[in-house]
Amino acid sequence: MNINEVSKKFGLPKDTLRYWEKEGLIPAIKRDQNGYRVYSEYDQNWIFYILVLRKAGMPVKKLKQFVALYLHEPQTRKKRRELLEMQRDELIKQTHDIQKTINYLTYKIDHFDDQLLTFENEKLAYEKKVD
Amino acid sequence: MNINEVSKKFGLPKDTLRYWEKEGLIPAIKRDQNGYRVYSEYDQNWIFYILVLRKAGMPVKKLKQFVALYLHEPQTRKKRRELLEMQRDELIKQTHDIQKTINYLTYKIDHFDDQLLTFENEKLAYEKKVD
DNA sequence: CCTTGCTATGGAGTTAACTCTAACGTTTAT
DNA sequence: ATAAACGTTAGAGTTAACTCCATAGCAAGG
Repeated sequence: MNINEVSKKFGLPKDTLRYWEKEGLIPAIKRDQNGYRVYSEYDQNWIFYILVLRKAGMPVKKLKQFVALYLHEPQTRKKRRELLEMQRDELIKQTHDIQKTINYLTYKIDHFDDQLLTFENEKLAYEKKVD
Repeated sequence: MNINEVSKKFGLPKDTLRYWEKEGLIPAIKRDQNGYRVYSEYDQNWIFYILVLRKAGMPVKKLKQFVALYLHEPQTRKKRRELLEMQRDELIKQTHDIQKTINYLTYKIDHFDDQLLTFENEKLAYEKKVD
């Protein structure tokens, strides 16, 4: 697959694909005799992985670190799986943070007609433990 | 309260408080005889509201629109509450998106030792319905 | 009274993550 | 065989959201 096909497959601008490669988010893509990029299945899986994490708000810098660790930590499969688990944990933490804001808004909505909306109460609604 | 006290109370740089005010995320703050900002309880509640939504990833532009609508839509309390509900809905959608990525990572982790990690399977894990 | 420290402003600088442009080679369609 | 369409690169430009800087007014301590 060439860059145009991959671009269409994932709905990603070609410039972004080249940018991600330059930044080391995806491996260096093989070239044909003209220097044109040829994306393998493996490359495409990797792009999907990066795309999904980027859509979830994971910054490029952090992904770069993960990828570098993943590639330069070839010791054990265990280590690599742990990296995925770390990434998942970060996302779980992120949903908890957003959940706190949802709780806060729910409090504001439920008490919208009350006159006694104090900062203290709103803060408590925000800090309310996420189950 | 002056800008320094508010800055400390919320752990926000003074420049950010001035920036948010300039952008219309918070109302124009009253000034004392020297032109120094004096933050009321109301102002501080507003700042907390903006802070919480910003931490949840809501962009400044979107918040600006919400605030403008909120202030220029003085007709009914109902309309205003609906704006809060819209904001909450956006956040809920956002957590669902992140949940999809968590599902995808969970799939990758659970099948880490399998050799047949195809793009199709990973994509299905990602698209899996969130309950 | 003078220095240190707080406030203000307008505007410049920074970082992240693209996105676009220019200059050039290749391939395809007419 | 030549124009249109696509690929390459290096590097400039853009947008968001701050963050910093220079300049200047007011103010409290020694």
